[in-house]
Amino acid sequence: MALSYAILSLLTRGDASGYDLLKSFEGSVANFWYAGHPQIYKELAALERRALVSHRVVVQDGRPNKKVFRITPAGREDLLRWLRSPHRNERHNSLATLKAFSLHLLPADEAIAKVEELATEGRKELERYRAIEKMLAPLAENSGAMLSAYLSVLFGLNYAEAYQRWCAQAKALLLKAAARAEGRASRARRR
Amino acid sequence: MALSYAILSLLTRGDASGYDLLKSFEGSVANFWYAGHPQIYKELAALERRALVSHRVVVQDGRPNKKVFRITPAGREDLLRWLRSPHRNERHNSLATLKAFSLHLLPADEAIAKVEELATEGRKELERYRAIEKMLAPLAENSGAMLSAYLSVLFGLNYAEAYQRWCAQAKALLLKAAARAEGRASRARRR
DNA sequence: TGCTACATGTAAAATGTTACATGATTCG
DNA sequence: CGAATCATGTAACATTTTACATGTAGCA
Repeated sequence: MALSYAILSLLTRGDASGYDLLKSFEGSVANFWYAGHPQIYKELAALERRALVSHRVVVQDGRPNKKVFRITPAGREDLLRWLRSPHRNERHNSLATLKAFSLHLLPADEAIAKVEELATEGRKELERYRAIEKMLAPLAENSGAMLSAYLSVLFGLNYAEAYQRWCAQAKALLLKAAARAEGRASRARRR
Repeated sequence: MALSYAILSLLTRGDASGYDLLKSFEGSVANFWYAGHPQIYKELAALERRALVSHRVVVQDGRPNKKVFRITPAGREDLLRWLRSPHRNERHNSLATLKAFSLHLLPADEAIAKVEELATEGRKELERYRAIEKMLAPLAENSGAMLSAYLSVLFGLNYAEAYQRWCAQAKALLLKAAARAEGRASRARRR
């Protein structure tokens, strides 16, 4: 469902083969919608059955032939219908938060180390988004399609920043809890 | 996989039936990991096959009998092993961003209205998280399990705030682009 | 010679969602 | 009397992930 709209949206930017789409996913779409190649090829076949895309075979020499897909007018209509349809809230799954939800099972120092690990992983993500953002910012001024792509990157950037903030808050709270526990323990020792 | 850890984590807080777990999901876990009842019952059966949980039947009068599940020592070990395992970055899917990625296909005013719609939906989410956060903040000071739960809510809160920021940025950029386009159009008219 | 990029697919397994199915009790 | 809560499951479907499968060209 959603995947088909990711593919259709990419095809509004120009015709592409399954492989091209795969590379586009890796380069931009994967930031907010991941798909591997089996899914992309399968979805392209499904889209073609529904006449939302069509393809022609391009014969290349020295390289394998490729199927170049194009969005059909019906495909454009379908994409626009979805785009205009009212948006309802989604649920986002987060493994990091799922880990946080069990953090009380670890000794304080280990819990804090784990949060630092999460932060480190997230920082890489943040740097990546910052780099893409810088590259795209000037391009976004020119074309609508580029602006759309830029907005998507901005989204990832905002989320990566929020993740860093959360990691910092979590660390602070865990430190505070550890200090309280330490206080209790030393008072008990003195008795 | 991940779902099993959500269930095991809840069971470290006390024994529970599938129905209890379902309610816990709706009340807290669903904020970062959604599961409907068919998934929960299926996963409980799978966990029991792997001897990570066990159950006893509690006969109730006036109400249906229930199966109360308890985490086994093996279950605790499994949860801790996962918790301690190195964390690799996940990919987050976002329908909102997927819509943003196609926003150039809409006329400027409609694109802006769509972003406002996204913001409105997100604001509800934000308010919800704010309310839970306020409720949980004092409780988080007492127990480790509560602190873990609080951290998870903080995560949702940070993300909801980031979403609002993104909506605001997106709206500003779309307005700027519309103004530029309008400028070009009026210059063309004067010629 | 081995790795990467190009290029396309299928098969199987795991996960997740929606619909179907049942039945008692309590509250308005 | 109808709706919500308690309580458990199955079946069918859709989606996603991982592994299998193949083959050329260019580079180090």
